[in-house]
Amino acid sequence: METRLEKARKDPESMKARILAVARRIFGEYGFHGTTTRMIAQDVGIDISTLHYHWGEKKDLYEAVILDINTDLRRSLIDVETIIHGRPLAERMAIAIDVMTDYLFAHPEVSNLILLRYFGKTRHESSLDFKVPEFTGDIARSMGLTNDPKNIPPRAMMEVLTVMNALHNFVSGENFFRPMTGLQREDYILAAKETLKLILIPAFVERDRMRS
Amino acid sequence: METRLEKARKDPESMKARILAVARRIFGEYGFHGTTTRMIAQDVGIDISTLHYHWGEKKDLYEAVILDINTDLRRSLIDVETIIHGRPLAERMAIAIDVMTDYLFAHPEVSNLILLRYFGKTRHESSLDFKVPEFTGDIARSMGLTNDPKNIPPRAMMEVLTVMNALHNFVSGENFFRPMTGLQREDYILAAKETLKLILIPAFVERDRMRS
DNA sequence: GATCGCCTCCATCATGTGATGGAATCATCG
DNA sequence: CGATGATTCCATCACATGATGGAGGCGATC
Repeated sequence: METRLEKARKDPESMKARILAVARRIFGEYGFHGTTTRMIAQDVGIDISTLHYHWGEKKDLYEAVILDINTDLRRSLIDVETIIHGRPLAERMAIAIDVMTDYLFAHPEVSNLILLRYFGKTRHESSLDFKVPEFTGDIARSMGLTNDPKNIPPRAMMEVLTVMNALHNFVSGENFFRPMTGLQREDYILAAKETLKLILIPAFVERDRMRS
Repeated sequence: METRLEKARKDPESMKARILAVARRIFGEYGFHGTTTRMIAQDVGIDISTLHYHWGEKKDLYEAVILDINTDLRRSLIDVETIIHGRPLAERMAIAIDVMTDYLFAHPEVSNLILLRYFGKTRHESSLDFKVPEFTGDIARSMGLTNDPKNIPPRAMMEVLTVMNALHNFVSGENFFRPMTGLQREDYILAAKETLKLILIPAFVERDRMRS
């Protein structure tokens, strides 16, 4: 049985899908408490009642958004993994950083929502089991940090988080960081990629060489 | 002429200072929109009117909090710089990471508020000139990335941001990341330090060696 | 065309929240 | 003591926001 979320994703012209797309953007910009249902409805061009008709409570819509971006992010990670499979570590990481950075800059609300979830509390607690642990497991295996993605050592988890968060930071912080640098958007993205590769790769490559 | 903020900091028992301290914590946890003036007043144990009497509008109190954590962070950075002055780069970075991580874990609202400011919009725009550029300038010089802290190359700025944000991420994301790892608080802090040193230092040290 | 069900909007409600006026309390000083 | 100013709290307001009921419209099916 397909969920409402899956159904909405199928037809991007449906009202449910249009609301979800706008909700992703607005929630991503302003966070849960900073977003009002009226802001979303107005951006879609509909009445608030219509929004409630399709998605119920604000919290339900928000959780649908979270599930939605998780699905997207997971798919992107899988795509990347098929690309980099079999290559040497330094190359794997460089490609992964390039591809994932491009993806996240094209969908900044993904990074926004993930980081806001990490760092900000919601007054009402959510019953969502966030899929981060699974992600980190996949990435840890992909980076050669573990062979058993179900049982990741804490240190490997911390290393994966450091890498992923470094990406999210540049994407989500663009509004703040880019004016500081005075760079145009394309140059900023390029600088982010190069900086990430410069800082993140050597430590892993060096350790990899030591072990073999 | 001393500002209201400076006066409040002098006497930590004054009502103004007590409100400010609580406001730091609550704003840090829930962000601007997620925090209500009633939450703060209740935690201090006073009426909302008393809060408004001392600090005026909610936004004014929030901006006072931002200025306050900036002052604190800046002072900590200066302290670190005097400690690490004159040592070789690898040692400088290791000490800086240790000391700053300890400081931030002792005052997590600093990291929380900084990251929420980076990544989340506020519906009302703030007229605060955030002091990030100056920070990055100081740190960039301290890391040997530039000689002129007033005019930092974009790449150096990005590198400093990567390092600082990596610290903030572990501190501010503790509620999310620590359950994932299953670590106790002290072990989590230790793992954060070691991971940060492991990943962040080699790239800079290697480049430093290449250049000399 | 009549009926039915789905969708949308207008009007409205209940509550949460920021903010204020004014009375009461307290400390200080002559 | 009495006066003055500073501080605190109670009662209340105005508005934003989440949410709902019900009327109207629109298309499909018979």
